[in-house]
Amino acid sequence: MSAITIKMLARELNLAISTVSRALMDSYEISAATKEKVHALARQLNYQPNHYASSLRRQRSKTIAVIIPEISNNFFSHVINGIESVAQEKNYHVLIYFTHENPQKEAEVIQHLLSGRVDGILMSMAGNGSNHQHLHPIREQGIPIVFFDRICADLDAPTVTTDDFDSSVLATRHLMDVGCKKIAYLSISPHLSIDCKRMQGFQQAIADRQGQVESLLLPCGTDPERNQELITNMLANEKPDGIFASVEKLAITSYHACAALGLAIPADVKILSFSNLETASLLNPALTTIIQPAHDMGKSAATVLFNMLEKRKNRNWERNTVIRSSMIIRRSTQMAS
Amino acid sequence: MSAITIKMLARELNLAISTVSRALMDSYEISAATKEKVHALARQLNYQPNHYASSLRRQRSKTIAVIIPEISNNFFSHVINGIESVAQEKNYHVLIYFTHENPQKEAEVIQHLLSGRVDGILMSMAGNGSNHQHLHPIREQGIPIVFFDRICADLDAPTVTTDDFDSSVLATRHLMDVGCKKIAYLSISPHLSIDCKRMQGFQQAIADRQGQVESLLLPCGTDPERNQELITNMLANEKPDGIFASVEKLAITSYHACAALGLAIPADVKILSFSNLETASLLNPALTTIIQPAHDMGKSAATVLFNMLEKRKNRNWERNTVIRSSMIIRRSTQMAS
DNA sequence: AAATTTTACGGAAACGTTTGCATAAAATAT
DNA sequence: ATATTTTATGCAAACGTTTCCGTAAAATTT
Repeated sequence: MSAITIKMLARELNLAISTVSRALMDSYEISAATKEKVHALARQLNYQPNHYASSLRRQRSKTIAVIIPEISNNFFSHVINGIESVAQEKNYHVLIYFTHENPQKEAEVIQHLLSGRVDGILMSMAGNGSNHQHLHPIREQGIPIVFFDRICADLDAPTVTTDDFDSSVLATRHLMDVGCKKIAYLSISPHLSIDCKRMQGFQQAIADRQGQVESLLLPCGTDPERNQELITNMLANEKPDGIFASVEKLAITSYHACAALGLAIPADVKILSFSNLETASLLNPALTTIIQPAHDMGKSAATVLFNMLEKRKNRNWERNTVIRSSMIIRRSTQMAS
Repeated sequence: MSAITIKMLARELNLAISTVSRALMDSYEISAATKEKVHALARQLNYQPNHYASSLRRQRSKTIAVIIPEISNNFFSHVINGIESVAQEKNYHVLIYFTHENPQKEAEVIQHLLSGRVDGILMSMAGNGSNHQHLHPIREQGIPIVFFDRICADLDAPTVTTDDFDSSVLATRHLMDVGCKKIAYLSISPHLSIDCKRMQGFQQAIADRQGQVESLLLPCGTDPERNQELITNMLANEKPDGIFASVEKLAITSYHACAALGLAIPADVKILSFSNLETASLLNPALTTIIQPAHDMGKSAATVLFNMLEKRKNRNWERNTVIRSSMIIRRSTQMAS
């Protein structure tokens, strides 16, 4: 039941292969009558062009790759959604790869994509590992790439991010405003652009009110159980009254840690987090979140990439797009009344 | 900076193209010495085989497609994760498509995949629309396909599901056991296999205790706001004391509806739901869930598909795999004390 | 009416692989 | 020493498109 090809159409209609091909792509040098005949037969036989043949011949595949750390994460799933919506509109296809925060795996994926398999790449860096050597072949081969959220600073490529620093300043100020005197910043990985920016914002805000509040820094990782242990220990020993979770997962873990220790949120400790959790308002207590424009970031990153692919003459597509996050204050940071 | 090809390697080494090709795929008819030379140069020049050429020549692409309704859904993102883990292991690539519950879009995707673009398909049906005509060409062309969760009964293909009926019976009994006398089942779409099964389980459980409890049926849809309206109205008018949400989204909406009406969960109304929400235990109140083995279902579906692709002689791969869900009882269905 | 352009199509060469077939040289068997 | 097999390689044809080039016929211009 092999698929039907252009060659078969040609034979059936007593036309040259090239004629059929041109008719299908609506070339101007084919008569209306012939086009109609070809299209009719193609429809009738349900002809579908072979994507591999076509991609081989033209040197583009109408396919992009999305490389992300993981998918079980509200942020990334919303981003994907945004990406897919514009890819769909442009009639592009999307290959998806997960690095699971593993730079080794990241390198392998990149390596494979160097073959011309995709026309462009959308990427958010893996957290563990500071070596970016494996990214350089991308630029050498000239494959268009756009980074979003977790960017790679040593590669000259367009980026789409949110205003991590500013949002962190605001969030930290909020914590101080509601009375926190000892705030802990939960870091996910020092090699991550977002984590650095957020931490810098945090520290800046603390520094701005010099001496009024104490700050703590807790380096967490990607292992949930280890994180829970770290956070629990910190809560028990250092007794902070405020927690700034750099990512959603750490906020969730903090909730669990508080429950385990019998600490009340927000009475004993106030918590806020960068997060795209849809149920944030339904949590016990509702979680104050800095909500990132995930969907828009995906759309935006994809749009920039497609601009690159379409080789827009005005090469002034935003090199660095920043889309603002917004903070929603909820009960987890409510001041004692 | 065009990519380097087998032809270049051949020229460089004074070998025939075919020899290089065979050396790279480690054919037995190439001498060890030659193989070594070829591999060395390939490594040095960072040769990457052209996937499109190779896919065209052999008639397989080492690529599978995953077609799902949406991704901003904990169930599907976990499934994808499972799928990707086995695809990665098998060195396959994953194309992803979202139908957004739109059968029209679903048909288009299927249509495109008929071209031999992928070796196999993993699919979960879109909710709206009962017409499955667009799926038949898949079988005609003989493209391997496995359905998971939302299956298509009129296509003879392997399926991977969870025990929807049994779980629903259990869940409904639980609601009755904690004292519910008037239980509403929130349906998402009558055209969905899972919804039907779950509803049947619900009705069976009710029927088993004939006359003791009253049952309600609320047909919801995919529009959140409309759903909220429907649920709020039902809560206000019919005053059920138990809600069985067929999918996570409807449980969340129910929480919001209760909040809007000032109804207390579980005192006024008890709620449970099929759900993979990670924060279920942190909700206010913690939500009783029937948690589906999403990751395992993804792995399983992918495994079945790869068995088909590898044309295992013993064609007795499970036609219908069922992986059990488990219910976790939490405060949202706690009996009044 | 002859010269030129336009229109509509066909032939064939690519794109980068894989693979069936052919074949020299080397190794083994007669 | 000759005949046969094995080993290691090369040639060329695919896979299904797209596209460069060529060219009859038709249309237009001179």
